[in-house]
This record gives sequence, C-alpha cells and structure tokens, in this order.
Amino acid sequence: MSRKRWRAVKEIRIADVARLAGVSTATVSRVLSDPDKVRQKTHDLVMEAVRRSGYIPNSTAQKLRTRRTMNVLVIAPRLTNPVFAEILRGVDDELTQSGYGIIIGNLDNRREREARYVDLALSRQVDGILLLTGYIPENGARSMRDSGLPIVAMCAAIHEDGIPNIVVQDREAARQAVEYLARLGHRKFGYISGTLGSIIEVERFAGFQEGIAAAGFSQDDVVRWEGPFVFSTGVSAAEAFLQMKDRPTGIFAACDESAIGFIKRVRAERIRVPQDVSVIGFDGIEYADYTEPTLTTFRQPLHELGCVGADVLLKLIHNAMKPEDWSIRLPVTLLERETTGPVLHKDYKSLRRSAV
Amino acid sequence: MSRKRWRAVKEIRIADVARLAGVSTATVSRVLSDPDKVRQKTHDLVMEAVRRSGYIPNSTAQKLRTRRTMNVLVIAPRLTNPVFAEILRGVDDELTQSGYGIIIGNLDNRREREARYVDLALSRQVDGILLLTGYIPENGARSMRDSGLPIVAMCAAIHEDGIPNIVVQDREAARQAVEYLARLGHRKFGYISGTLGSIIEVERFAGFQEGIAAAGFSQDDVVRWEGPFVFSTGVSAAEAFLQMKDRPTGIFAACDESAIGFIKRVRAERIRVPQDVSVIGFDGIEYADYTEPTLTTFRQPLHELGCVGADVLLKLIHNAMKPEDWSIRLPVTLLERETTGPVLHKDYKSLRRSAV
DNA sequence: TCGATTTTTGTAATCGATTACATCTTGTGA
DNA sequence: TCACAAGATGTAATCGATTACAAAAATCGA
Repeated sequence: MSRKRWRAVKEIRIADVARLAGVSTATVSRVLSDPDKVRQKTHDLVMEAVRRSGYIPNSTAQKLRTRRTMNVLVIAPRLTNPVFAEILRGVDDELTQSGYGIIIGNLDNRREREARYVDLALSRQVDGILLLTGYIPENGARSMRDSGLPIVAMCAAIHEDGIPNIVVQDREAARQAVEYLARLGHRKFGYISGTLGSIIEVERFAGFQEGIAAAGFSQDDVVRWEGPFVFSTGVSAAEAFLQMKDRPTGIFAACDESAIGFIKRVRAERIRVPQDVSVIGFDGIEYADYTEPTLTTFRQPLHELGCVGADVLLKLIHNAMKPEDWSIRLPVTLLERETTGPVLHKDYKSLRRSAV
Repeated sequence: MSRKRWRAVKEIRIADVARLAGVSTATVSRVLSDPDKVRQKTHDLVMEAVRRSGYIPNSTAQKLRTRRTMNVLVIAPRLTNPVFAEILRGVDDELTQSGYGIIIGNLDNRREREARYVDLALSRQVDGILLLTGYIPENGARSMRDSGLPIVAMCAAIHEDGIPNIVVQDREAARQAVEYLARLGHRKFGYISGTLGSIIEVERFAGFQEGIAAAGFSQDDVVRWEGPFVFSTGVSAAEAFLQMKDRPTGIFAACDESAIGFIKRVRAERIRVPQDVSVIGFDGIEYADYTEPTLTTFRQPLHELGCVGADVLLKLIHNAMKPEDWSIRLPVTLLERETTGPVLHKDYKSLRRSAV
C-alpha cells in the first residue's frame, strides 16, 4: 500500500555480514578482496554469511576509500558512425576484462558538449580518458591533462606531452590511395575531407598531397570538398562534382560514409562507378561490403585499435609509465573492390572493364 | 625526475577551500549546493576561494553521502547497429541535461555478458537501468528488479510488474507490412526474423502472422528465416531463398540490416528488386537511404524513443512513481521507397513499373 | 537598549567500505 | 613446557563530501 513499496530494499552492509559471521568488518573485507590473508575456516564462515545475506559491496564506498573509480571515460565524436561503435567494442572487450566500466561521452559532432565531460573527468568520476575524437579539446584538454588523469588519444595524433597516440597510418594510406589511382591512369583527383581542423584530417590530407606530388601532379589537378564524416558530406561533394566541367576521375574520401554518399548521388545522374569515376574510401566499415558496387577502401583495424587503446590506458592507470613510450601507429589495409578501375579515355570508347 | 612526476597532483579538498575562505566546510558545501542558505557576503568569499584554489568536489564522496550516483546503466545488445546508437543519442540528450552520466553495457549479442552488468547494477554504481535489449534478462532481470533499482525496458516489451515498456508498434507495423505487400499483389511471403526468443521478435512475427491471416493467406504461403539483427542474416536468408523453386515475392525483414544483406545477395544473382522480389525493412536507419534501390522500411522514432525512455527512467528515479503507469508505445512510419513494387506476373511480360 | 525571533554559521555524525597498526592465536623448535 | 616468530583477527582512522543539530549572529519590535 505504501507509495514506495516497490522500492523498499534493505541494504546489507559489511557490518551486517560481519555480525552474521561473528567476525569484524576487517575480516569480511579481507575475505572478499584478499582471501589468502584469512584462515580457511573463517573464510568459509564469512562466505556463508555473504551468501545467506546476499551481500554485495557498495562500490561507491569502495571507490572513495581506494581512490579508484574503475571507470573510464570514452569521448567519441558521434556514435552512429560505425567506426566509433566498432572501436568502442574493442575498448569494451579490453576494459570489461579488467573490471573497468565505460562512461560514454558522445559529442554528437558538437564541440561545445565537451565541457560536460571535462567536468566529469575533473570531478574524479573516472580513472582515465580515451579520446576518440579528432578535435583537440582546447581548454578542456589542458585542464584534463593538468588534472593528472591518464589520457590516451585515438583516431587523432595529439602532439602534447603526456598523451600517447594510438592511431592508424592515415598519412601513408592517403598517399597510397593517390598512388593507386595514378597507377590506374587517373590524372585529376578529388578529395573529400573530414571537418577541417580535426587532426585526423590534417594527416590524411597531408598524405594525399604527398601522393599528388610524388606522382608528379600539381595543385591544379586536385579538387577538395569538405564536411564532417557523414553520408551527406559525400552527397554535397557529388553535387559540386556534377557542376564541374573538367571532372576529376579519381576520388579519395577520408571516410566510408562520405564515399558511399558520393557514389549514391553520382549514380543517380547515370555516372558510372568505376567506369566514369573511381572512388576509394577510408575506414572499412561493414556497410562498405554491401554497397553496389562494393567500396574499395582502407580497412582500419578498428577493434584492435580499441583494444590497444584501452590496454595502453590501463597500463597508464596502473603503472604510471611514461605516456610518451606508448604511442602506436597501426597499419591499414587497402581492400581493392569494385569502385575503382582504370580510366577509360574517351577515345577508347567504352572498352569496359570491371573493377581491378 | 621522480617516476611519478607527471601524475603529481595536489588534490584540493573542501577543507582546503574552507580554510582559505575562513569558514567551515559546511558553509562551503552550502554555497555550492544551496546558495540561498548563505549570506551574499560569505557566498562571494567562498566562491572566490573556490575559484582561486580550482576546487572541484570529489563526486565519489558526494555519491557516497547523498546515495545518488547520477549514473544510469544502458544495456544494448550491439553497438554497431545504428538503431541502438541512435537511441543512445536520444538517451544521452535527455540524461546529460539532468546531469546524469551513461554507463554503457554492450552485450555484443552475447547474453552471457549480461552477468557483468547485473553486478554493476547490484553494487549500486547506477541509479537506474535502461534495457535496450530484446532478451529477457533471466536470473539477471529478477535480481535487478528485486534490487529496487528503477528499470525501463525499450525495444522489448517485458511483461513484468515494475518495468515500464517504451516500445514501438512492432506488431501493427508487421501487420501493415503484409497488408501493403498483399495490396501490391503479392501472394507468397517471406519473413526474415530476428533471433528467436527475443521479445521484440515475438511481437513482430505475431503481427506478421496476423497480417497473413487478415489478408486471407495461410501458413503455406509463408517462409521464415531466422538470425540475429545483422547483415549476414539477410545474406543467409537470400541463399535459402535462391534455392527455392516457388519463391516468395514479398519479403518483410525485421531489421534494415537484414533487408540490405538480402537485397545485396539476390541482386548478385541478377534477381531484380523490386521487379522480381519486393522487400520491406524495419528501423529506418540512415544507411537505408543510401542503398540501391533505396529501402522501403518502417521508420522507428529512434531518437524520440531514447528521449522518452530516459525521461521515464528519470521520473522513476526521482518520484518513485508507479512504473506501470509509464508504458508507452510509439508509432512507426512506413517509408515507401524503391524496394517494393507490384508483382509482375509472368504473363504480363516485363511491363515494368518503378516503385510505388 | 533588550529580549525574542529569524537567519547564518559551525560542530560533528554519517555514508560504507579499506587498511595501518595493535593485539591475540597458533605453530615451531629447543 | 616455554619463548618467539608467524599468522590471523580486531580496533579505529580514513577517504571527502553532506547535513542534523547546536550555537552564534543578525534583525526586529517595543
């Protein structure tokens, strides 16, 4: 009848268990956290009391006393992008194993949301931070780092002392993309970027430019479209592309979603992929297997990235090793599929070839 | 030089601030949490001390004392499915506003991972639970509910007292899907299910069956394929489909990813969609806009679902209202796109029509 | 100005565990 | 059997805030 009946719970404290077992709370605590320190007989006695009472330690009290929250903050720019979801899986696998929990910080591509998570970190709700974002958290980063909390940056090389970077070979991949396109005979290149200013973007574009130079081309042979890592960025790029007279034939998109958006849009205008335009993506998300044609792309070892990042963070949390020692750069793999092919020069006249 | 130099942080406690401001800790606490209770002059004095010292309250200590963790556990079956990512966005928007954090529980489609999150809940690390999973957490659910923690179930109607359900009109949608296909002239139907045993699946299949019966068909006109809510389930279904002599022409997939996998696979065998087979999905994920042809599907109000679920959970946490009063069923919208069309009877001979 | 009332501030208990240190047991060898 | 070491257990301090209650200060009316 009481309005609160369904929430009535009698909380069992360690003292209750101690009384039940006829020992002190210290002993109960030891049984639970360091069983070797107590005699077998008392151990059994206590465990029986624990079982009978259904005691579960209050983790908040444990956290206060041990100064370990056993939580890690993961800041991601956007959850609906499978890239982050996939990395998160790796992180989760690794952290769960060590008993750590994940508090999720979803920026939803809006930087101003960052502040909230900085507070969260600064109020010591977490033992460490995993930064999956390409943005440099400005004031935030500084205060987070000053707080002494271990931070690991992924998906973005942050060149600050005390922050190890777990990234992929963005630059190398972008360069390789251009090489690959050039080898297929392409002479004019398009680049669909991520949001300008994000570090991940800087690296990839630098690599792209290196590739252009290495293959003997100039800035005149390059077009660049910009936008966040979402489908619609590819669509906008495609619309700009469609307006052009002298269109590029080799496109590198800094993310799969953009690549897919681009392809969808140009095909709607009866432009053939790869016969009329070749497209390479970046990420290797599962969707890219299910597009038509299937997307040529660089596969990032996303799950591994997550595991490694989490592992490094745990090392930092536990051993206080020098963060500088832990930067890692994982390789990516070019998946040659159906959206890339040799240039068909107009005079060759529809001597079609399917993808390489 | 010290090995730990980079982690050296002097923690500022409330007592430090009190000393600095020349007041008691009680006053500092009041200034921060209930400013009306102190005189303006002391308020300013304390705030100045807070500012100067850079004090940030230790949230763990606050949690212990107030018995509020300000965290919510969100259990999702799989993060890489954008359906959950999208719901999570809604949840995040709502919870962040109220100062709550999200601890993520990713089952990764493996039920045994559930145990870990049950523990997490039972050790009072969270104030409430949002269940995005279609599974009934067996022993888990019971102990979670017995713990007195508020629980809200989404994506799955759990018919237990004390657990409000925030779901969509699964059953109605599935029925409508069959009606729609029947109206297009389809006579034989395929159903690509989710994992058997999940409640969400039960509802959708029930609706599907209702539709079959309502349209005057029997079990002989129905084929059912089964698997988790992933792309490859659609692929397997397609492979079974391809083996059949008398193939269904109207397919309803209980999730978009399966639908997409199915379409991709059958098109590889030169089966045309929708001319040879019509497909309706369920979810309305963004990717369904970018397939070829674009997927006809039911759009779930995912973001709203997340907001509503979080809102109900907060109400439960704060007011201890009767959970039973809060079950909600949101409508879904049929998006008629390109993967469905009228049946082309063989004798009509390629009188093609594009999608309805 | 004084006492009563209201407002503001301080003292100390409390949340529920862990753990340093003290004390009590047990075991061992002479 | 006794002295001593090693091992097991207990006592009480501690983590860092909040808050009930007590005490002090401010306000007010006569």
